[in-house]
Amino acid sequence: MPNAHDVLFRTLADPTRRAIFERLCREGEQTVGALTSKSGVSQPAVSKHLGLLRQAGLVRDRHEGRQTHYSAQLGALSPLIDWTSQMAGFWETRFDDLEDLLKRMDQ
Amino acid sequence: MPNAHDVLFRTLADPTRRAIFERLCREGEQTVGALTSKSGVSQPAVSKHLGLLRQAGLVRDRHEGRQTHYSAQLGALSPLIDWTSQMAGFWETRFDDLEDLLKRMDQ
DNA sequence: TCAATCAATAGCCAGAAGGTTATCGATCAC
DNA sequence: GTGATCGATAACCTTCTGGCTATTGATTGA
Repeated sequence: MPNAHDVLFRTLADPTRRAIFERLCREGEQTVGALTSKSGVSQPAVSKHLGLLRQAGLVRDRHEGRQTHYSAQLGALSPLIDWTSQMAGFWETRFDDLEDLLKRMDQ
Repeated sequence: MPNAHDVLFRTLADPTRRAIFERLCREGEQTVGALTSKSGVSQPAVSKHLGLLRQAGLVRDRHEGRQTHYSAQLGALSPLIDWTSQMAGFWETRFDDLEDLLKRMDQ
């Protein structure tokens, strides 16, 4: 049972997949065809990546006739932001502890 | 030729490896033995993970006699923080563009 | 000196992951 | 209705990855 961080890191770890997500962030909603033409891999590969991005909550799909439009869901990045600031928080806490220790030793 | 984001995401994608890094962030410097005892995998596996974390710049090693102490290098997370805020930035820019468009349409 | 301990490396294996081509269902254009 | 297009799925293959055991090198302690 992978947690939210697992899914996010794993999903964004692949360069091709992350490039697709970045493009959606930069340029907004796009069809599978448009994404495929700039991706360097085949259409099925792109579809598979989009499926994983959707499972991770990183993109939304919208069907319109026979084409599917995908767009980035930026809110899905929150756990990642939380994680990094948490790590930074631990760091600072330990640093503060060290400062305290040094201060006490100084007395 | 993978870029900095690639390396960071890929390195942090594995749960076991990320758990080791988190532990180093939370609790500070630790020996390989200490990390192994709480990791659920074998010592060679831990050493391999530490090697990858070191390659990614996420940890530092310090040799002391026959034991090796590892500690987190939090600065290595910067590219990741930059990336997320960049994505958020694109999002807001596009949102502003949409607002502008709506405003112009309104006139 | 010799046995024990710590961590890294070597070599191997199973499973996951990303890619491909082929195909299918659905929609659109004629 | 028929052929073309769009995107998802199926089936398959290859490579990468993370795990293991065994071993080695270095250091320590008896």
